[in-house]
Amino acid sequence: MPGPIQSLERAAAILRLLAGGERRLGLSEVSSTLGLAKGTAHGILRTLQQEGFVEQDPVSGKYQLGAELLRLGNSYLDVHELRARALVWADDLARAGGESVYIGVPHHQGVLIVHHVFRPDDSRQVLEVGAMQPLHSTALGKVLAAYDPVAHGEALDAERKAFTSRTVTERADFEALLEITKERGWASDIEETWDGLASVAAPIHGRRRVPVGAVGVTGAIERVCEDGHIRSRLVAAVRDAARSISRDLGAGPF
Amino acid sequence: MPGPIQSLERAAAILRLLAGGERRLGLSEVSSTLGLAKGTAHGILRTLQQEGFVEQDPVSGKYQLGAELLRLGNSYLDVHELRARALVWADDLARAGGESVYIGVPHHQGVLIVHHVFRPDDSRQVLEVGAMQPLHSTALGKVLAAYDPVAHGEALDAERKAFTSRTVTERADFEALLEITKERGWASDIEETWDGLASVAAPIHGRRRVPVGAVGVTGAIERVCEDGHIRSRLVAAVRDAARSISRDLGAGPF
DNA sequence: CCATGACGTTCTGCATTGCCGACCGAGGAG
DNA sequence: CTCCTCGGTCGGCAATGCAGAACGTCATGG
Repeated sequence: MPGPIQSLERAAAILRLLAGGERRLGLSEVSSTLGLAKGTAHGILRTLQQEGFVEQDPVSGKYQLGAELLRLGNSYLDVHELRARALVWADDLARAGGESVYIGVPHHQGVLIVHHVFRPDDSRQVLEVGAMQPLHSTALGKVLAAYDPVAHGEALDAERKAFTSRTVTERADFEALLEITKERGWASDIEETWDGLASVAAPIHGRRRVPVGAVGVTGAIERVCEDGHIRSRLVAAVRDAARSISRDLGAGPF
Repeated sequence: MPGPIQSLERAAAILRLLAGGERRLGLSEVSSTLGLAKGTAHGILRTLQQEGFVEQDPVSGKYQLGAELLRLGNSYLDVHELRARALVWADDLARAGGESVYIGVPHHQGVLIVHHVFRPDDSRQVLEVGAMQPLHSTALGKVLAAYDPVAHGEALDAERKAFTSRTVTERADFEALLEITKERGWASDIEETWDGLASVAAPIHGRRRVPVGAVGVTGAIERVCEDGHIRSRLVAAVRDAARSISRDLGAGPF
């Protein structure tokens, strides 16, 4: 494979840097962090700004991400086949289960949420489409780590941070967990990522049965669990939804 | 201003092209549309793919936008000050008015929706964050066109497409409309963009009173209107919310 | 069944392009 | 007032990425 384009790689690095830092970043911070000459970084930033990918605060001169990224990210969702097919099933699942529904795809050593249906009551909830979840502690992540070879390797190699006292961090324990997940066909997360929250997820398969994503339900542990286990009704609902979406995507029934 | 970086401009053009076309695009389509040599377009696409900005369908070889854009677009929202400050006010407005609330900023001859609160009932609604609305026919757009100098010029110069029979397309009529908007401090859209839907919007000002966005409410004409006019209760609620957000952003009270 | 075209991809030499480091003016802190 | 740091600019050099042709592959159709 011939060489990638240097300026593009650098531009992408700058965008990621801006996305990572919570606050706005100055030109010098950018150039020193990435080891670029100031002039070089400035040229890239100026072009990105012209294209709407970054914006500059007029008073401080500092840079942040631009609106065009939001527009393009939205367009990505429009083309996304998995999401399109899953819309109606996710809605039904939220209604039937009475809890929030998430659909995620593997991305960059994590799970990228591409769809989110609010719990069907009128409580305040923030939309999490575009957010990332860890592979090793969430139900969506574990399902993907169990079925997707790439995510599998990433989850094993990465550092498994303990978010709560129940997070599984040991490699052997985690591998066993993935084994179980694969055997029974679904994964759970009972207060392994957030205190008080539990979730269930099942894999979505595309054509030729490659895993393309996962669908899951998340809610307060009191509602989702019973005797320390996920309510079986919910597990069945999630697995049904996953199967339906997979069928829509053209996965064989075998 | 020294020259912008060619490869970045081209990459941005490719991304926009991919965002525009509904379906996936082949390499040849991309290169011929933009007048690039195939090899050149391929190099850019390969790099963009490596960085996660585009994805390639393994079977057809065609390209589409990538997941990284969704992640970055989401990060944009995190940093967005207007949106952060507006969250709670938008929620209150939706509750008080009983209708969907939208917050938009001027972008690329249109309004980019940066926040959207669903109507507080459990009907099916699709999230429209990241979507674009026209400047000349929507309440949000007219407010921005009236207050923001850049949007003003864009709205006057652009072609004003008639979406319904009530859309204002004549330049003189439109200018008069903006005049009224500026005088009374809010704009409406009664079936000028979508049949059966009406909306009201008011401007949000930042420091030094520059207009930075607009907040509006949209709903079925039967609920939002009365005797062919927007219900005054709703107008007051929207203007109150806009004032509150502006105050949060540091706009002077003068 | 082979010719044909279209496609995505690779290669290579050339010169355009964008990189670098030094240089400016402005603002802020001491 | 001076010094330091900031964002921004400039110009020369060569590395970089570009253009165009060539390749392998697939689907098509004669």
